[in-house]
Formats: sequence, structure tokens, C-alpha cells
Amino acid sequence: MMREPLHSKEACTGSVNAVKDALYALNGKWKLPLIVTLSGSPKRFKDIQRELENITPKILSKELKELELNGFVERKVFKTTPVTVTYELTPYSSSLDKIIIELMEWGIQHRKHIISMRKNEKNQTSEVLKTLEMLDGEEVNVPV
Amino acid sequence: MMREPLHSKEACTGSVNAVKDALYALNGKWKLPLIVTLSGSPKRFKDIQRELENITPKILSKELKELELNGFVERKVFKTTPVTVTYELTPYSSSLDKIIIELMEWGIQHRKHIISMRKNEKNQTSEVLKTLEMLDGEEVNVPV
DNA sequence: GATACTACTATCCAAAAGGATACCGGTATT
DNA sequence: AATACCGGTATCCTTTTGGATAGTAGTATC
Repeated sequence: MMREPLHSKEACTGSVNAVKDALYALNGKWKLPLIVTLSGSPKRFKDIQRELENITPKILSKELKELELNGFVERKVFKTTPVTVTYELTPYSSSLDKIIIELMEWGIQHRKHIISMRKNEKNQTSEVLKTLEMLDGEEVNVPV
Repeated sequence: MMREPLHSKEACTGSVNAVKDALYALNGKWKLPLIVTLSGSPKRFKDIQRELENITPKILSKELKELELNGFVERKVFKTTPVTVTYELTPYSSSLDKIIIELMEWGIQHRKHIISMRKNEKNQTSEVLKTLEMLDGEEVNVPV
């Protein structure tokens, strides 16, 4: 299996960093669920907490700040009494749509690929079996 | 800013998981650099270690196993004396090309976006300034 | 006046990821 | 016989990430 080295070592460091930046923007346990939640409509802090069960206020606060700094979410404060704070997706957040859809499609086919790899392999190590357990459960990817 | 909720809560959990699977496959500090390294040519364990400076054998071993379990890398043992072990990308690993390129392009434009956001903002919190320090340095994304 | 709701922050803690260092069995070299 | 290279493991430690729990200031409700 040979391919063009596409990347000279020097030139490609920047590309790797760009990919890392992109991955980092979506990384962590809650960013995707948060984006999905807000894609419905703007929501208030407590509403998000209720919708994403199990997220603690500390984590929610941190994740919202990160999304805001990345320009995906705007925080709006209304001077009602008491104040109302809403979080909503920005137009810029739509720039994520394409890569999210691509990642989703790839993820779906990858699950299928892993399952078919499993069936074709006769000699499986225990690690591979661990993967397979995870396949039947929630996670697909690499085992511990 | 309103958008179609694209996702009913129930239907979309699966999609979120698919995206998470995809992100997980590329995640961690070394997977991308490893894939890039092997995209040049198959390499032996020690050769990879030399090319990716600072990776310890324990981490390299772990990462290679994960890439192998995901079907991106094939480990080949040759019965020379002493044995020679090579790692090479599989044809299946090419399925990553598209999303890697998209992530790269998005990452590049995101860096520009963040920089221009910085210039347009007058009132920056200290957290935002932290981001900006990182902009001048190596990392782009979300601050601490 | 007591309780409750909102939008958080503070402190402490656990799990996961990553790394430093040392070592192993096998072979080859001098 | 001593040293060096290969392909890793084993053990321990640090950093990062995420979470549990409690509390805060302000307002409103009963």
C-alpha cells in the first residue's frame, strides 16, 4: 500500500495543526450535544441543563464559554426582572454543518466496517474482543 | 438566528454518536502525526520513533494498536533474523482523506475567523485575551 | 419570613490521557 | 565477553478532563 506523501514534513505540520484545531473545536463530551440542543432554538441556562441531563452547571458554564469564544454561540442578557440569559447559535456556527455531516457519514460507515472486519477475522486477540463488546454496546472505536 | 431543528431528540442521538465515533478515531495527540508519517511509506517501530520525536515507546505502541484495530494500519512481521516489523497504512485508511481535508480547510478558515473576531472586539475579557495569546503561539482554539 | 427559582461560582475529587524511566529477550557486532 | 540494536512491556507519575456537592446574590412567591 503506497501513496504519494502528499505532505513534506515541514509543509504538513501546519496542516496537521489546522486539523487539530478543527477537532479541538468539537471535542469533549458535551460540545456536540450542546450544539444540537441549541440548533432547535435559543435556550436559557437552566433549560439546557434540564435538556442535557447529567450536565453539571460548572461544566455547562465552561462549555458555553468555549463555544462562545469560538464564535459558535452568542450569549444574550435581557434586562427583565430577574435577568434572563439566553444562548443561541450564531450564523458562523453553520460553517460546522458540512464537516459535522461528513463526520457523521464517515462514522456510520466506520461502524459497519468494524463490524465486517470482526466477522472476517478468525484469530481475535482479547483486545479485539474488547472492541467487539463495545460494538454491541454504545461505543464503536478503539478499546482501552 | 433560527434554524430547522434538523434533529429530533431521539433520532439525532445516533447521529451524535456517529460523529463522536469519527472524532474518536482521529483523537489524541499522536494519531494524525502517525498517519501522516506512515502516508509516506511503511515504517518500522524504531523508525517511527525517530521521526516523531518525543513519542515514547509505550505511547507509540498503544497508538499503533488503536490504529490497527480501527483498520487504518496493518502490522507486518517478516521472518528475517532478527525479525522485522513494519507498519503501513491500509487501503481503508484512504477513507479518511476526505474528512481530514475538510477538517483542515475548516481549521484554516477558523483561525482567520478567530483573528478577525479579535480585531473587531473592543471589550475583551481576560479569558479572551488568553485565547489571543494562544493565537500568536501554537494553538488556536478555546482557552482554559 | 420561609421557601424557591435563576444563573451561575468555588472547592474538592475521580477517571482518563499522556509521559519518564527502566527494563526484557532476542540477535548481531566487535 | 561486552556492547548495541530491535520491538516492545512494566511501573510509576503528572496533567487534563469531567463530575459531585455546596454555596452565592438577586428576585419572586406563599
